[in-house]
Amino acid sequence: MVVQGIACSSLTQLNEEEMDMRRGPWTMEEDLILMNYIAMHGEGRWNSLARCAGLKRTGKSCRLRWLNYLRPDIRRGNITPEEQFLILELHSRWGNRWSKIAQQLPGRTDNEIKNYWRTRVQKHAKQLQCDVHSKQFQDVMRYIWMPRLMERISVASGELPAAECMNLTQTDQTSGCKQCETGPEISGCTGSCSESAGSIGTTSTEFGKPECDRLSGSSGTHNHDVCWPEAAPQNPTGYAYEQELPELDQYWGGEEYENMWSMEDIWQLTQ
DNA sequence: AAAAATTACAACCGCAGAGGG
DNA sequence: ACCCTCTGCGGTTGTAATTTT
Repeated sequence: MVVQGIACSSLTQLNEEEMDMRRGPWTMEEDLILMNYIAMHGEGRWNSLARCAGLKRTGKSCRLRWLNYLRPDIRRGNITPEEQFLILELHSRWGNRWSKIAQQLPGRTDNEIKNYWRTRVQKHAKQLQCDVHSKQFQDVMRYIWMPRLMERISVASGELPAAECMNLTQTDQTSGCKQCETGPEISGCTGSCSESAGSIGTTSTEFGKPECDRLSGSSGTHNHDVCWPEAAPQNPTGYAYEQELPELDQYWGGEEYENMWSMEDIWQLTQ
């Protein structure tokens, strides 16, 4: 984590360099320089790193480029339904704490999650003509989108029904499994430790609360009772899950999803 | 085929907190 | 106690790519 001490530019040189700092998109050459430098000297002390590596970039810029793009453990590609579910759940709990949310999604950056939220979720709130933080929108997420996502997750895994996959903990809402020290990821319902599903559905958000306020009681196991999403009698949105909403064929970005909201729907929601 | 609109995402900015001198 | 630098975070912007008209 520490850049080894290297004789770098003098202060005067530094000031001169600051005058013509590069901005905008990074070139492949800059990326290579940054990667090589970090491979040799480690990351951290970004200002001096930028200087010593000979990059005409601010330390901030180098840090951002590394963390959001060049890091070897960055995960690329579409956000999976599992990840979407987690983002929704964690955001409902923590709000715009993007870095905190990102910590629960290995390989994803706070920037990526933030962008996802802004482009997808806020867009849908806009379609619903309600604020993303409104109770109405929260209910739609909680009682419609998230159950749908869970459905997709369980169908995709071809394993147990979603509800049985949701081994939840209500004891620790911020950390992962105390026993196996995993983070709160959606488990693949493998039968191994899956308390990691994490604090999903915990009391703080009251997500799924009516059905999930109880634990199995067998402390020390990952066997908390969960009865969601199949049973959601308190669904306040006015929709019946199976009848009134189209399938989420392409989860959030699905065509049908895009078309599923109308003024009538909104009216229904407000009732 | 071209223009306009929209989307997705990389990058920047400003602020706040921590730590050292 | 104060100042300065570094770091990290969340908000915002710019723009390339894609889709629609």
